[in-house]
Amino acid sequence: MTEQRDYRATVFLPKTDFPMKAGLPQKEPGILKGWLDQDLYRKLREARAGREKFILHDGPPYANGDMHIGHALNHILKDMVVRTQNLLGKDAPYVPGWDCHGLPIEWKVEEQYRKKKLNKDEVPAEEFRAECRAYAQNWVNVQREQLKRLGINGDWDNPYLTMDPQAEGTIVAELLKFAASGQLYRGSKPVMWSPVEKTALAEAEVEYEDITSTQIDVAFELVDCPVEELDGASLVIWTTTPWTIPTNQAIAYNTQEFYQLWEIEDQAGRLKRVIVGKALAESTLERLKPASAQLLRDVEGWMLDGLHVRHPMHHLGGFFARKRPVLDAGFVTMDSGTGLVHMAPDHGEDDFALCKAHGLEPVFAVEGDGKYRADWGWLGGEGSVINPKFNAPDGPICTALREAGGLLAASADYKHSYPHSWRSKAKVIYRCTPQWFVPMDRAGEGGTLRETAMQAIADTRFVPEKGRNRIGSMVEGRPDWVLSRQRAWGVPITLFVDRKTGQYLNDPAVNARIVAAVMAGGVDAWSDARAQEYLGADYAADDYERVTDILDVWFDSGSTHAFVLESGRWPDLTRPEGYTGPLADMYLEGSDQHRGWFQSSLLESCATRGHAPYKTVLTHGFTMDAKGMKMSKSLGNTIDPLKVMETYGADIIRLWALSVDFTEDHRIGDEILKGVADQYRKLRNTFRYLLGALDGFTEAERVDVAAMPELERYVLALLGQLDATLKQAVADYDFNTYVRALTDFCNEDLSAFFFDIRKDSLYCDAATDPKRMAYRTVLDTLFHALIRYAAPVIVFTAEEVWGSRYPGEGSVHLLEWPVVPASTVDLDRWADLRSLRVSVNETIEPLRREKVLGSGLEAEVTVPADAPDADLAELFITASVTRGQGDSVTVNRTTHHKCGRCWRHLPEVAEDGALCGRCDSVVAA
RNA sequence: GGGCCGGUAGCUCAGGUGGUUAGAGCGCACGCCUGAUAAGCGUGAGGUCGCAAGUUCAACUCUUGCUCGGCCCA
Repeated sequence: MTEQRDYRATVFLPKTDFPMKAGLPQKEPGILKGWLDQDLYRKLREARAGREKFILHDGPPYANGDMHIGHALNHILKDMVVRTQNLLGKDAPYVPGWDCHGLPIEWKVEEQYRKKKLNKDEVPAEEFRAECRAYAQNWVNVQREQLKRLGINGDWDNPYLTMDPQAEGTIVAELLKFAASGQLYRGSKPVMWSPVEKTALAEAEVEYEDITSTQIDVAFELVDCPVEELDGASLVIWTTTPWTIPTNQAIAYNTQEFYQLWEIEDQAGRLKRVIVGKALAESTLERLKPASAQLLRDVEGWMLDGLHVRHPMHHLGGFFARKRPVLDAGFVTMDSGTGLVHMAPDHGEDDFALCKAHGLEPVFAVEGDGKYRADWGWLGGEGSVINPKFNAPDGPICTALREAGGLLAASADYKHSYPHSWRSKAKVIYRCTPQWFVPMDRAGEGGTLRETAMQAIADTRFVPEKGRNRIGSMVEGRPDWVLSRQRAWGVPITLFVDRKTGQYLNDPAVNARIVAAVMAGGVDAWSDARAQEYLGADYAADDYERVTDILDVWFDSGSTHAFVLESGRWPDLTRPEGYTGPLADMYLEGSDQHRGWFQSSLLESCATRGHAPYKTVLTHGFTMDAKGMKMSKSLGNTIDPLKVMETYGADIIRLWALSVDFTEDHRIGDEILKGVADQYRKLRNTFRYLLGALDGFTEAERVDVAAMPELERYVLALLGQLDATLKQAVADYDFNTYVRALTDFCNEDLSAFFFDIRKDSLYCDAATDPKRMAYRTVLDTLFHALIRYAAPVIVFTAEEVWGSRYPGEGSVHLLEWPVVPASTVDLDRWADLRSLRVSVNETIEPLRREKVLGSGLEAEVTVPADAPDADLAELFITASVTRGQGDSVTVNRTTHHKCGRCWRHLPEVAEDGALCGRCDSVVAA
């Protein structure tokens, strides 16, 4: 046997410096710095100047706290949309923004005050707002760096902030449009109110604690009752807030329920007829403790219809002398109490709504400090209403009721959960206060706001489609928009209300002065000191009340389209002249924003412009933990995107976000991330192979498609299919299909098929061999297509790959969608070939296990006679393939010797280690 | 409690208008290769399609109930 020569040096192995191991956490920051240093975002804008616009308007995240997984997902999706649109050649700018006003920031600043033993109320409002502003700005800066790190490409140096004076001025201008068109009114509604802090509270500022209250049963005597048997009897109500009795205006019952008329004898021997719910009669009588009780008759709910009662304190006259209607209400149940509920529209949401529907308005008897106003007919100047003694069985309310004969029972022993202020820990109450509203159903030029909004919803594309139904049913049923908040950190409701008429001033000249002042000086410009300046010579400041409420922050964000897309401050976002219709192509947020930003923007734009501000609304679901449970700090199951970037890299989170079905809730966890990282490695290796195999490739090597072997033309046809699939996925915003199609192609069609088959040609054919040149031509085509497809997804890696092949030649992210050369082959025939290939592998496998052979190159294969005509040995990577008689596939070990260079077993090889004809000539040359 | 949405292999996802043994990739197991090498190739094992009724000749696909989970609201 001749000496075994090592032909390794004569084989053209892939050559590249591109490392297999990514080391993304270390590498990405450097790539990012490169982009920022060369101002890649600006370069892209210049490259796409004049092209068709695609404007995704960023929904502003709240400038409070670190980026979390929801922000990461949201911004990756936005980045994917923007990048794919840019890839398609459109001019798709991205201006990020932040929502800066609002309660949570106020809280944080107050918290800082408390630590310094300062009281918010003792600090001038302007100073307080300045601190809020600084606080928000700080978090804007933090989040901006975190989002940059995710690889989000945007105009980071020029974001929009809702606290920008120009934004504040625009918001004021938008509000005044509502005022000018009469789409504002001052009404009232019950809000959570803290008498201790003398302020309205948001739901989030309230916590529930168990307390013991006084419960009382009160008799309201029926008057002028047409049913003789009932006339003079009393409806019994039960309440745990005795202080609300002085503002009672009605009694609620349920017409579907059953009641009873009882005659009871009190301890003093007086007889009284009372009506209570049938199911609650027993428990009620236990409280009333009558000396005796006798059931007189059943009373069906409908029999109470249209009746009236009088207040126990009716002898006080005035408000108390009015008859109280008995009203049917579905919310009355037989769960507790008496089945009859006393209604004080000032102090309950149900009460307010029911009374309003029957023309009973709140009376505002309880003032901000919890005391009855001095002129109130009963208990004027007394309180506070949250004082237990005030409500006690021996307190002023119960005493008066008892003396009037209306108190049936009172005991300070009812334990229940009751709302308290989070800060003062004091009890809170519901209290009606004046608020500013936008009417949903006021007839305007183009119909009501609700109608306009419903039409706009019909005109909008929703991705996924189910979003239309979601926002539609909300808009259809929502109440009027409450715009006002009694807060400090926000945009003021810049209205002057005529003290005599109660009407707000609507003078264009005044409005213009206000807007100009806020544009210049921000929200601080709305002050008493400058009131006369705005009112000008025509009005006297003394005649007007300057509204001091601020706007619901949803109005701020609902107006961003005006500030960001219309102001001209971001030229990239300016539509060409003559453009009409929605200024944003897309709004993209989580599904919670159907009630939030999508809706506030819709209402704002419909009320001021008559249509939606967007053409398409894309929503995503929420990210759950590995088990599908919501993440929470208390459960300790949160995944921090910042940590994921530290351990896996931003490209891994991006690949994760674009792999899951974002239209629904989806999961993240260690196992999932590991899977994504595996997927990433496969992709990375595909590029690494392409780089290595294309080493030294030049234009001179390029071969025309027509001159290529059929395998090459087949792969180009597959690439064409992939291209179409990806384009459709982009049009559908179907990113998990996009990523899956891309990775499946790399794994199945390239790595396991094309690359494997052509390994022999690449390694062993002469550099000038037409087959090898054709292969490398296709590899080059694949490289240019795949790197572009991958660029919006794994943005850092794509840049690294591109830089490895074309160092110093600019960013991959400036490139446009590839043009894939047309190639038509008989795809059905190739499908047959590939399924035959599977059969061959299945047949080889048992022989491998029996150690008959190892490499497929040792296999001599017999295939059915009707197998498609092709170089089957090459396609199956076997020693030889012959056509047999039957329809089965059989395999034997080859008897041919193995070429020392290409390792193929061929008849011409004299002995193991000798050369085949091809290799002999290549080595000789 | 109400409205809306969802529950297909270990993981991520496919499965028009109901119709043969429910698919893919990854992972996993086993094997091959050792000239993409902390890579590449092959084969294989994994699913009572959340649960239970119902409609139907036939349901992952339709209906109802339940359950688990999510968003919004109360």
